[in-house]
Amino acid sequence: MNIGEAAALGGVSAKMIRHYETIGLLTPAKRTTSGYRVYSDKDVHILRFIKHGRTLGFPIELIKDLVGLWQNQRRTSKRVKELAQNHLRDVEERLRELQAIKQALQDLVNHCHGDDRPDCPILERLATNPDNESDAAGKTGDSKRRHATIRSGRPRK
Amino acid sequence: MNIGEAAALGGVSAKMIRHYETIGLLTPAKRTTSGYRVYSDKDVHILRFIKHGRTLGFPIELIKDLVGLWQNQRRTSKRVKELAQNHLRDVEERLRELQAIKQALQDLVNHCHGDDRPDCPILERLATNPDNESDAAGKTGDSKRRHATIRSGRPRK
DNA sequence: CTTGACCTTCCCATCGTGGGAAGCCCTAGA
DNA sequence: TCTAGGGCTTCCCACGATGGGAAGGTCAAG
Repeated sequence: MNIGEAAALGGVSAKMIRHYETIGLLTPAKRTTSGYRVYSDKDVHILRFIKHGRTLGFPIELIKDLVGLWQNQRRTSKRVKELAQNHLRDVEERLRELQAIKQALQDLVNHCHGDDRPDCPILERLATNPDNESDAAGKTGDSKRRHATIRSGRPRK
Repeated sequence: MNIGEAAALGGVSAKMIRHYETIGLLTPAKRTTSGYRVYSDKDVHILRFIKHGRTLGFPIELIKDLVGLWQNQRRTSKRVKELAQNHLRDVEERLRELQAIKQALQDLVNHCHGDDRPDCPILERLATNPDNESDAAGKTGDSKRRHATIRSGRPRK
């Protein structure tokens, strides 16, 4: 089948399939003489695996590892569990951070009248509070987050 | 003062100050004859405001609005509260999504022995589950998330 | 006057995804 | 058989917020 069909069956976009190929998450697909990529049911299976991993928030690099383990009969479930647990810890940390933010925002919102006058505790606090210079997300201690941005979520469905 | 000092006092990097200027979050700073940017205490105040907003996860575009309202004496606190509430809802949605992911991951991890054998429920589920094709994060219904990625967090401190 | 710390601009990388252009390929219908 | 339109190819750009680093100008202390 062509890339479009594989994409539809795998639940990912054709664009992403090509991308996964270039970054080495997928091995380069066979091509027809005219250059079209050709996929099998097995490939679709892998795509679904990847999709599922993404849905659970695994970064591509981890998914690469997971796929490797999946296809390696000599793997140990210990190794797989480790990867999942590491990711889980990551998720939990982000949860803590977001929860701290949510709390702070709720406090702000609760203190604002929200009327037609200009007085606004929200702005006042944003302006004054040099804030707990420490960490809005609580004591993460070390927290050498390699590449974190605020906007986030999940892949669109 | 120069950009370095302003950055230190404002709690942001010099790099970011320049960036904020190019994207219009900050009005272009005055320059010395040699081209160095010059900042005042007022500018530092604004930087702290921005920093605080970022710490609370406000995206730059929203901070732009907040700064505008902050410096507009004819603002209404209602408007400010609206912005904060919108952001809060965003945060809450991401929290829900992350919590769903966390739950799913915990389930996976709990079912894996984590021993030296290759049998692994984690891999099996990732492989089979075409999964709740719907939405790992629960019924968001519409959910036209404009630009959401999985990896996330807060700005490093 | 030299040295080193600071400043300038410019480009690249991250992470995962989408958009779109330019151009080739393939097939169904006239 | 020709043609239209949809699918495919590659390539580049964008997002958001931030950091890294190069190449080069500036400034103040020694």
